Parts: sequence; C-alpha cells; structure tokens
Amino acid sequence: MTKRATIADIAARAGLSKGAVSYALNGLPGVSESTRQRVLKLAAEMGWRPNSAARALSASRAGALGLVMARPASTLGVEPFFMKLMSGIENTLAARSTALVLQVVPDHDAEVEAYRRWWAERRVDGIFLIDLRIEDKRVLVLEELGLPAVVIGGPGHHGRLPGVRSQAFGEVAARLALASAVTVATDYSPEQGAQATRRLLSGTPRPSAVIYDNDVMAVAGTSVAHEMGVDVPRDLSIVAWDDSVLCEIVHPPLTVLSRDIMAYGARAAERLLALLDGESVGDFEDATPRLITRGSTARPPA
Amino acid sequence: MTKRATIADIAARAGLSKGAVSYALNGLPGVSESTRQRVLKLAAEMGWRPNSAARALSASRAGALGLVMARPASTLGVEPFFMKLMSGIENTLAARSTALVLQVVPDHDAEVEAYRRWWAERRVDGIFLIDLRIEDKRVLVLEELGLPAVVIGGPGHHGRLPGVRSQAFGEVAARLALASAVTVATDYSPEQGAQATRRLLSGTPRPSAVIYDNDVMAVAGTSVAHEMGVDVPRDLSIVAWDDSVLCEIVHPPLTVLSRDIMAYGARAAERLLALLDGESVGDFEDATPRLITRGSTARPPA
DNA sequence: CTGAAAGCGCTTACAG
DNA sequence: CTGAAAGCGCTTACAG
Repeated sequence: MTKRATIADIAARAGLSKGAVSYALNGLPGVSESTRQRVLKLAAEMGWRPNSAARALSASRAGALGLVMARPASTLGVEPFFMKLMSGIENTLAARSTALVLQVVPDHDAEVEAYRRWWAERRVDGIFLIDLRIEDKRVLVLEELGLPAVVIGGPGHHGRLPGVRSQAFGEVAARLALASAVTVATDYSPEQGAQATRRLLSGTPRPSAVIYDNDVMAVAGTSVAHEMGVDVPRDLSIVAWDDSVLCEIVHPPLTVLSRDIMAYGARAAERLLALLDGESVGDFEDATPRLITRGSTARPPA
Repeated sequence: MTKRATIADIAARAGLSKGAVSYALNGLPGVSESTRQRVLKLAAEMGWRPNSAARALSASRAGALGLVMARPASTLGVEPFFMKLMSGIENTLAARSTALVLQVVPDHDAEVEAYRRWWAERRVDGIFLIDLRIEDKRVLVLEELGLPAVVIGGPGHHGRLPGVRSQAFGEVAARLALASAVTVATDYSPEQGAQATRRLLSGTPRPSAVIYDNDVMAVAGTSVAHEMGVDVPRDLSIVAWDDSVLCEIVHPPLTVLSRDIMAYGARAAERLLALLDGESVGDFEDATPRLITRGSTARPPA
C-alpha cells in the first residue's frame, strides 16, 4: 500500500511551513506566485490530495452532499429517472471534489431521521430534496437544522406544485373544446397505472388519448389496451411523460415528453454548490420537456 | 440552527475527562459500568453523535464505503438491479453508521481514477466492485492501494466468471439432447437484445425458446417477436434472468429467474464490513435464483 | 478504574 | 510575504 503525502511532507520538501503550503495550495493571498507554483508542482508530483476528514474537521464542512430516496422496496429502481439524476449531480460534484452520499429509505419519517443523523454527524453540507409536497414537513426539519437544500422535481412532481399541472391540463382542454378531460390520481406504480387505464377504457365515452405521468404506467397502460383489444394508436393515443428505454422497446414505441435529466441534475448540483458558497440562488426552472413522436399517437378517426 | 453536542460538552456535564467519555461511549474497558451508563444517558439526552470527520481523522477510517458504476449515460438506469442493490447495501450500512458514497462514471478508466482519488482523500474504507471481468485491472489497482473490496455479480455477470454460465448452458443442452443451443453475446442493451432476437428468429431452425440475460433485452425481444408475427408463448418461449416490474407489465408477462437483490446487497455489505473488521471472509455465493412462471413460456408444439 | 496529553492533517488568525 | 501556534472533535497510548 502506497503512502499518502501530507501537507507536512510537502512543507518539508519545499522548506516552508505547513501554513504557507496550505495557503499556496488553496490559492489564498500571502505567498509569492513563484512559491505557489513550486508548491503546486511538488504537490502534483507527490500525488497530494487533501485528506477529506482533516479538511472537513478544520474547515467545518463535510465536502459531501446528501440525497435520500424515500421509496418502498417494491417500486425501487423501476424509474430510470433517479439513476440519471444522480449521474448528472455526481458529474458536477466530482469536478468540485465533493462526494454524493446516498440513502434509500422506505418513507418520509425515515428520511427525516437520516437528515438529523447526517446533521449531527456533520456528514453532509447540503441536501438534494426530491418529491416535494405542499406543506412538506421535511422542509421545516431542514430549516431547523440549518441544512441548505435544493428542491428537485421528481418524476410525476414537476417542480414545486403538482397541482399546477392538473389545472393547466384542464385549462388547455377547455381551450381546445375537448368533450371531456379527466385526471386520475395514482401512486405512479405500474399496478395503479394499469388499473386506471382499465377503468378509463371501460367507461363511456372511451377516451381517445391518455397522458401518463411516468414511463412505467404508460407501458402498463399500453399492455392493458392490448388485452382489451383497443388498438394503439388507432383507437387510443398514448403519451408518456419522461422518456426511457422502456418507451422505445415496447410495441408500439411510445410518444413521449422527454427531458434531459442528467443536465437537470447537473444544474441542481451547481445550484446547491452556489448556495453553500453563500450566493443567493432563486428558484430554478424545471427542465423543459420536448415532445418525441413515436408510434403510439395518431389523429383519432373522425 | 441547533448546536451540536461534543464529547467535551458531555465530559463537562458529567464531571469527567474527555478520554473517559470517549471510552464509555465506545464500550471500551476502563470505565465503571455505572459511569458508562451515566455517560450514555447524557449523550442520548444531548443528542450526541460522533462528528464523522473528527472520528475519521483520529481513527484513520472514513466511515464510508464506495460504489462506482461505470455505465454509458444512455443505458443508465434501465436496469432496476442497481437501485435495489444499493438499497440493500445501504440498509445494512445505515445500521452501522456507515455511509455509502456513490459515483457514476462512463468507463473503467474513470472508475480507476475515482478509486485513486478516494484513496488519496481517505474518502472511503472499502469498495463494492461490480461487473468483474477476467483479469480485471481494477482489482490490481485496489490491491496496490490497499483498498479492501467485495465483488458483486451484476446483472449479466453472475458471480466471478461470466464464461461459466455459457458452459453450463451447453452442458445442460447436451444432456437434454436439444437439437441446438446457441449463445449470443450482447452488451445487455435493449438494442442489441432486439437485434440478436431478430437474427435468431430469422434463422432456421427457428429457436423454440430464448433465455435473456436481463429484463430489458427480454422485453425488447418480446417486442421483436410480436413484430415478426411470432406468437409468444406458442411459437416462442421467453425467459428473463432477473425479474423486474417490467417483466410483469408487458404482454404477455414474462417468466423469469428471480433473485432477492436487496438481500444480496445486504449480504455484500455485511461481508465488506466484516473484512474491514479484520475477519477473513471467503468468496460468497451469488443469490440463488428462483423460477417464476408467468405467461411467456409454454411447451413447444410437438 | 480515571485523567492529562499527544496526535490525526488540515485551516486560520496572529505576529513578525 | 512568511512562520509559529492554536484549534477543529475525536482516539489512544501512557501515567497515576
């Protein structure tokens, strides 16, 4: 096992004090440009990287950010959204030598517990908060603890207020003079997606189109249509909100609203880092979705 | 923002030295049972938790384990395997106050870079290594760095030697006197799964059954069969290795080989923790899969 | 059984 | 522009 270089090692080699080396390494004023260059070169040669614990202890910051996913075990991992989000966050953090600490818990109570523990242990400097609800108790806890947080709209919760979308849906339906426009609430699981579809397709009048709030429900709904002998897209158009490979591989491939989720995660990470640097960051917009037309949508028969 | 309690605070309240409090808190010999109880009670009252940085610095261990996923951005998140695995790992770690640090990178080179960085920064005490190949360079790097690791078989790489399965497949085929038993290599993406299926179904004799090494390929393959007018399961039986909601929601629902991935992750975490405690842990077996028969398999017509 | 002290590897005022 | 020193909150020999 190789040996790790410390600031003391660099100081000894450079004939400087540890303090001077620290200033040089951190780009702080107080050392001449020539010494700084010399120190930087030595540090690179010796493969020096700051000991995260030592820096965290002395600088009172963990150098890590936290993300808790509250999800029942059964639905875990069915939404590609989260892996992509994490990847986006993570790319940005790595460039700033900040770690992402992840915890998966069954519900919001456990999530709050995780925040309290992280705070008490000084594990993380800030939090990515997902699936925000109205009057969310998690927000209160984070404020009480003084843990900076950035809110990320998850699948199905695009931005801060889920209700906004149902309202917009209603308004557009009215503007287009649709005969009817129904919103059905689900828990985003394929089971409930299938069930809601079955109910809708059994009613009269039968809808000519359904928009699903995630990819798994859309795929489940497509399957239900098949079973019931409803042809997609001739008798029923289907749109999935948030694309994924799933939507491409089913038959017919689904028309989707697609967002660049990795970019979204990256922007959220930049936001949180800026917040920690003391910059005041306003609310930020969700990624704007793009419509990708595939095989599941068609003009209804006249 | 509430104030964090430190060992010094407890010591002051208890009228003890910091050292004594530390011994009491860590269950070390050297304090009377009554003082220990008193200290424990005080600590709980004051909501004390060890400062992770301080403990890491003095004890020379990070209190965190790392998992790097090397995946091209495009296929990220399509396999539910990883979220479940992380969740299993994570549950076990949380109980031992150990954090899971995650990094997503595009390839193995970047993965190795991440290990070096983590090592230099003392970010993690050990590594969960996934998708092991034969003569994997990552193993060498981890050994060189002295970073303990536990190998986890990922989707498609069940255990240490992918090749073992093709061989077993051939042997069983011979034993059952099958006319032919072909193995096609893919990159586990739905695209290649679809492509391989198309090729197989266009050949003569057309196979009566296909076993896919993950869920997405199986779903893609089912779609291809539909397109080509091959009825599943009458003309073609399909089995997916590793269950997921996907397999349940497509039409017909797929017969699968299912493993309890969360439990598998939990066991891997126990292994790695034991390794760090200096116990010698042997190789451990992959989770044994269970066959769940659904609608995609049938006896071929005589 | 307990206390006083050094040390982990950094950062950061404070003197020179 | 640079050096010596204290401190972050723990752990851990070492004396008593």
